Amino acid sequence: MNEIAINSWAGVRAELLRRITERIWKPGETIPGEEQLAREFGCARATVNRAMRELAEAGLIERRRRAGSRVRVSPDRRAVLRIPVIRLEVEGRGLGYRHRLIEQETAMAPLAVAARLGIEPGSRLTHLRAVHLGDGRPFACEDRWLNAAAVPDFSQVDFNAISINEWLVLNAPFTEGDITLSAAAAGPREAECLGIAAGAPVFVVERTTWNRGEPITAVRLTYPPGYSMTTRL
Amino acid sequence: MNEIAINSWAGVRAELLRRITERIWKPGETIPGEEQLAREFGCARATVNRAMRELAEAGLIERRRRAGSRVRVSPDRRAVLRIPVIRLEVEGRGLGYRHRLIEQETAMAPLAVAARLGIEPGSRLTHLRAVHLGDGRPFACEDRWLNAAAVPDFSQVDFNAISINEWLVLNAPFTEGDITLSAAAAGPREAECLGIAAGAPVFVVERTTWNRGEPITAVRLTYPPGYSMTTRL
DNA sequence: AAGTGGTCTAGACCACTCC
DNA sequence: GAGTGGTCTAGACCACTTA
Repeated sequence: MNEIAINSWAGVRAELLRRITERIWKPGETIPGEEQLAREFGCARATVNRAMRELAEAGLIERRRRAGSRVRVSPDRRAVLRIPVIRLEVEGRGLGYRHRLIEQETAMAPLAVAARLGIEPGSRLTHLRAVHLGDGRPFACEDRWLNAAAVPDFSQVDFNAISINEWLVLNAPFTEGDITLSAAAAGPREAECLGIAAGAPVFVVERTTWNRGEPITAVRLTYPPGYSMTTRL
Repeated sequence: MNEIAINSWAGVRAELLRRITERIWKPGETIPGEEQLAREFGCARATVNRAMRELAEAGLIERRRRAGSRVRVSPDRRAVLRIPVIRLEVEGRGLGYRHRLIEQETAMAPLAVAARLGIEPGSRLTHLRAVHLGDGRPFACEDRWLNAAAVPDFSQVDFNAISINEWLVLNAPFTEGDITLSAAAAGPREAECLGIAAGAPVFVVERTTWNRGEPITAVRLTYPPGYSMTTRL
């Protein structure tokens, strides 16, 4: 048996979820307090707290001290996106992984990149371009600006042996980051890199990371038509 | 002062995170057990447990009974996407919201839609098409297949007054769902709906939802060039 | 001022796995 | 079998917010 006891936190969560989805507690309504629910379910308040905290994190209820917990009017659900290393993403699809470094140079950061990283326009950064291959076919195109000064041992690495993507994940930790998803028309270099027609629709993932406020890297990953990211809601 | 005490769960998490990002505990290494850390930080084991559970949810460590906790070799970080009602998404950008129903009919579900929902090919569903406007300009194009039988009161609703999107959020709860993000070339109908050229790159969000196994709806939302989703990492 | 959620504790038992 | 994390409890105090 893999039954979930009703007085376990998962059981309480399931029952609260049922009351919300079946409109026993309607959107906007206040739901009973933790203490009252603990009495009802015959469990400790901490158990109810754990269940309600998870529902709040999932966007289903709103909690405020003194005011109590309410069913959210607009659920505003949250989905968790997993951001793997590209090699694992490729291998996870059953493809053999390879990558190829196209270009490595030191250059002035474009305005948009400087703005994203929050650095002086005109700063010199390392610029890298590479393509990730799945079974020999282009899987993603990588265009990266890197603050090499913030990454020790960087100059000694051979990015033909390990991908920049993976090396940085292992060697350039970050404390803050943001990620933007969008669609765009493939630029000429991206099109060439991916082996598609210029102007074809590509899926774009832009990631920017800092380590305790110090800018690390800004990367644009471009995926050819047919690529998609899926997650549970 | 908004200091976080080191023996609070947030303080413990911050300190563990520091040891991971500064490579004091290297990728792949086993880190001390909860009991030992509790002694070190002078707090209860439950407090350490809460901190480590959050790090595990963020993808930074792996936990296994008996084997202990390890720093993940490939962080595999997770980002949380918020999925708001489109009206709120539009208004959140400071635009005035309107929507327009383009088409409503009963028709046989296309094969792809039937497959996504897990229903018999050829089943008859309600098909709706609408456009969401921000300050009068197309913001998103909605193409939805709906299992009207699963949604009571559906036939009495005037979707010129409230958008399908919002009405369903309020009236058609679901227990499971998935969401797929991709880029595509605008089809002729989408292009017309969004007022862009056919073939232009569009950002596509496809959502499918069930309520305790019963299919509810499959929707394809298409956003014109320039749209993006952003989140913290 | 008072009531709610947020957190912490010390202890306990259980479930899972690795040895 | 033994050691780790997973969960639960009963109680306590605190922080925040709103009445």
